[in-house]
Amino acid sequence: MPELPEVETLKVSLEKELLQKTIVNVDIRRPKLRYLLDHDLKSKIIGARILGLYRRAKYLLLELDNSHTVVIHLGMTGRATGQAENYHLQKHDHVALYLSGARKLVFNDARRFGMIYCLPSDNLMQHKIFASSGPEPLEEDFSAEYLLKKLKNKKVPIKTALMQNEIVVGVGNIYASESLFLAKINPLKLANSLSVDETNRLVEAVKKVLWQAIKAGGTTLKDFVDGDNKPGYFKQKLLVYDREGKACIACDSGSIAKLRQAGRSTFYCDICQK
DNA sequence: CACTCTCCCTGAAAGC
DNA sequence: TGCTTTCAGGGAGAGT
Repeated sequence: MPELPEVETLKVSLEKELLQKTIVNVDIRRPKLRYLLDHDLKSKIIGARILGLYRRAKYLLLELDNSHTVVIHLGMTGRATGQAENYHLQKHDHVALYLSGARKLVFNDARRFGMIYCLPSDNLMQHKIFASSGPEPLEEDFSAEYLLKKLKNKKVPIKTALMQNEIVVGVGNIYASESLFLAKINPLKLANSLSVDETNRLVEAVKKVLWQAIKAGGTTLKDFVDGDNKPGYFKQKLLVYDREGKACIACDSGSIAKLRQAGRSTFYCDICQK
């Protein structure tokens, strides 16, 4: 389940594989992922060299030397791995980029929630998939001051607000629960009712959880592997997510509860999180 | 405008 | 054992 730390891990692991390589051919075995791929995707990227590798929110960006950027979102089950040239495509390998140096980048996605775009690099952040995105959680502009202001008119539960991309990008369902637990804030509490102190704690908790997950190479629940096909090691560090009915790690007396908010599972300890 | 719900998709796990 | 049902969730669009 790739969230921000997983995409960041992937980006770093793919740098050696991709930077300065030329895309010599493209194999599209299944053109419909979440959306139908651009009909001219091939012609836009064949022959181009990869100049830079970046991440924005949960999107991986491959900047090409022809003023286009390939934008990849892994959805729920997507993987992007570097393989040898003679690697035989397997089930759910939907797109392969053949690269100079006898390598290929293979995009595999069982559930096809992923997306691949090729967009003009100029004003990329003005494109609709990025235009209304909030700050990166690990950047300085995601601060308590910012968040307090942003939540002032939000009448939704804080858990729901944390997952809205216009407030902050890249905090998915797992890390939203984890962050609120660390900050000792009840996920049902309305976003506009957080105190200054709570907002401070929450911003710190989000940054801490994401940093730790990046350091561990991402969380692997079921599917995530990085560009070298290695799983992440953060799962054993999850404190509340997927621990319904188990003892709370912090207070020992309670057990982790599960509820549904805006169609998503939330895990929390109602003794620790007030 | 603010918010919630539904859909897309496959495979693992639970239920019968 | 084997079939059917449920659940997982990011983001877009429809619905309230």
